[in-house]
This record gives sequence, structure tokens and C-alpha cells, in this order.
Amino acid sequence: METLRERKKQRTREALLRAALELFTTRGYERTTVDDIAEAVGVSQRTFFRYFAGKEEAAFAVQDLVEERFVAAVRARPAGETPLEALRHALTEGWDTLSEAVEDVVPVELYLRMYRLVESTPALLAAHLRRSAGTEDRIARVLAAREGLDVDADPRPRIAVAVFGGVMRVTERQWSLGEDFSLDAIRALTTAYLDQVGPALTGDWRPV
Amino acid sequence: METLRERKKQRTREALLRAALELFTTRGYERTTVDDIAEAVGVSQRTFFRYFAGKEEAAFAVQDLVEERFVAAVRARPAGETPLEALRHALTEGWDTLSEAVEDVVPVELYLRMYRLVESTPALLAAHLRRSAGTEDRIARVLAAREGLDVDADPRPRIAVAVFGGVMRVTERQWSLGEDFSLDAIRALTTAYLDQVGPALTGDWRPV
DNA sequence: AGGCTAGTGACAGTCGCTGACAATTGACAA
DNA sequence: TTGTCAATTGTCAGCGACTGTCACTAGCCT
Repeated sequence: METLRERKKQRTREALLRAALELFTTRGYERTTVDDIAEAVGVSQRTFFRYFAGKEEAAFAVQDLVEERFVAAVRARPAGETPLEALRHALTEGWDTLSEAVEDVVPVELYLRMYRLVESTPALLAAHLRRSAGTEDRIARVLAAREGLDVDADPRPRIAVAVFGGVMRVTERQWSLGEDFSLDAIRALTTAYLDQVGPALTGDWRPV
Repeated sequence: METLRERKKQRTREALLRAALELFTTRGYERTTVDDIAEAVGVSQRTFFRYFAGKEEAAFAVQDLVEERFVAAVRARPAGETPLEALRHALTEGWDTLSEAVEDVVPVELYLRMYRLVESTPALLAAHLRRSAGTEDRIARVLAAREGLDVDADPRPRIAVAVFGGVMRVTERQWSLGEDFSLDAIRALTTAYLDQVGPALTGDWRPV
């Protein structure tokens, strides 16, 4: 029971988002102007900026959704799990249900193409890393709360999350450089790399 | 035995850099225009862009130097050390000799003020994280070479560096939020946090 | 039906940044 | 010294991201 106005706004936003991602992933991020996006949807440039604070925000609108789900998933993990277990399970669980969640907004395939584009576009990579830092901060707070610690007094929550996040970034990069751009591929890579944290911190890196 | 032209260029670049950092740290990064910097030095805006690719490059010119030294330090570490030992020692060694290295270009105090500004300026933080990612990549290659591994086949070098880098970012953040902005403070924080990696990855976070 | 207001377009302006061209200034040989 | 060449710089024009302003239109509500 929503008003016509709201439906119209929703549709405009969705059209802008989809057009933006489509243009970004085909033509490239830098080579896509805001005017291009606005024109593709048939609105003025000014209207684009009323829906998105900038190109960047449009580029990460879906990613926002995904990360929000991840934070929620961590929060929902049973208290019996250790922090790292909670992170890991929340993550794999997130991959499992990602398709349905994303598909509500844009085709998953478009999201994955965008995800790859981020790695190869310096401006987007920078934005992504900064946003990840923000998400990591929130997760550190969740973990600290789970364990009854003060996140500002005890560095362990932040460090654990930073380590986890670091591995995820390596994973993303490797995935985007590979040839299998499926969800299964990134899921497999994720677990494989998380298993390598222990060995990586060990002194002896005997060739495998 | 350098020509007058070269000396003049050197002085212009130095003046631009110093003016930029001074303005950034007093007025703020976003609130400083390139015209401001150029005018402070008495050159045209176009000339600024002939010395620096953009505001960002000026902001990180000193940091470039510092990171370059760090990479070199890692490369110079004795082969007997484990990868993590090498990183840690290169880092603390870097702090020890930072003043002399930086002071050749700008006052250390200015550099440290800039370093703090990065944490509180989203645009700079994003740029910093992207640049750090680049540095981490280079270090991963150095470590892989040290251990005779293929950095693209074995994920351990990248993971180890990502973990190390993650801890460093947490350290930087905490330092910039604290009250002691001395080099000693950041050095102490660095070693303290690195010692927390083990405990942070452990399951039980019993309140201290 | 008519007033109210959210949403939009049109316009002007700022700032980062780039290309092109002309003017200047140091380098170097005659 | 002077003239030539090349490097450095300033000026100007223009693009793209983004913002403020204001008038206008279209949905909402009585």
C-alpha cells in the first residue's frame, strides 16, 4: 500500500542503478559519465545526484546490500562459536544465499561483473578498500560485544577482523584475476585461503 | 654539479610540496584548492600539475619515500629470519631512522600531521589504502623471492603480508585517535599490536 | 476543484584536471 | 657576446563531477 510517488521513485532509482552498472561494466567506470547514465534513463543529471551522492555510491549500491547482510549474519551467529568461526560461517553462508538477495535488485551476473571491475579500476578499488575498512570497524564492534569486550580498550577484535579482511582482499583479487568467475569459485577460494592463515604465519614456508 | 635549471625545478617542487602539506594540515585537504597551493608558491595552477599528477600525489609524496624505504629494508633483511620477523624488524628499523630520512624533504612534524590527517579524510584514507595495497603486493613478491616461492602459485606470501598490513592499519588508526602523536608512541603501539596477532586468532578472548 | 508539497529540470558556478599554444628563460655552441 | 635550441612556464579553453538555486510540474490531500 505505497503511493504512486513512491513507486515512481523506486523505479527511477532502480533504473539509474541498473543503467549505471550496465554502463560501468561495458564501457568502464571512468569512461562512463553521469550524463550518460542520466540520459540512458531519461532524466536530468541533477536527478541522478538526488538519488546517489555520486558515481561511487551507485557503483557500490549492491555491494552495500551484500555487506549489510554479512554484518547481520555475523551478529546472528551462535554465541558458542569462536570469533573466527563466526566470521567464516557468516561468510560462506552469505555466499550461499547471495543470489536470491542480489537478484531482487539487479542480475547477479551484473553484480559479479561489477565486483571484478572494482579490482581493475584504481578509483573503485580505493573506494572499496575504504568502505571495507568501515565495515570491518562495525564487525569488530559486533565481535567485541559477543565476547563482552570493549572494542576501544582491547585490540584483539579489530586485529582479528583486520586479519580476516586482509585474507578476503587477497581472495577477491585472486578471484578477479582468475578465469572462473562463478560464485562457487570464489567460495572455494575463500575457504582455501582462510585455511592458509595458519601456515602463512608459520616461520617455515617449505615449498609445497 | 647540477645545472641552474635543475636546481630551480627542485626548489619549485619542494616549495609546492611544503605549501601543499602546510595548507592541507591547517585548512584541511578538501578545503584546500590547487589554486591555493599554486598561489602560495607563486606559480600557475598548470605548473602544479606538471610537478604532481594531482592533489593526491602531493599529499602522499613523503609517504612514498617512507614506504620505499620500508620495501628496501625488507629486501635487505638477513635470509635467516622468518618472513614475519623480517617484516617486523624492517618496520621498527624504519621508525628508528624515519626522522633523518623525512627531514631531508619536510619537517617530520609536518609529515606526522599529514599522516594523521589521512585517517580523518575519507578521500585520503581511500587513496592511502589503495596505495598500501600496492606496497603490500610488492612486499609479497620480495618475501616470495626470499623463500624461493612463486607468488602467484602460493598464497602464503600474500596472506602473510595482508595480515601484517591489516595489523598496521589498525595501529595507524589507533595512533591517530590517541593523544600521543610522537614516533615513540606509534612504535610502541606497533610492537604491542603485532604481539596481539596470536591471541587475536585464538578462540578464547577471556577478558584480560 | 484547488491548495500544498515532493520531485524534477534548467541554469550557473566551483573544483580537479587536461590539451594546445604561445611566451619566456636557461643551456650551449659559434 | 650572441644567436639558436630546448626546457619550463603561463594562458586559455574545455571536460566531468558535483552543488546551490529557482521555477515548474505532478501527485497528494482536503
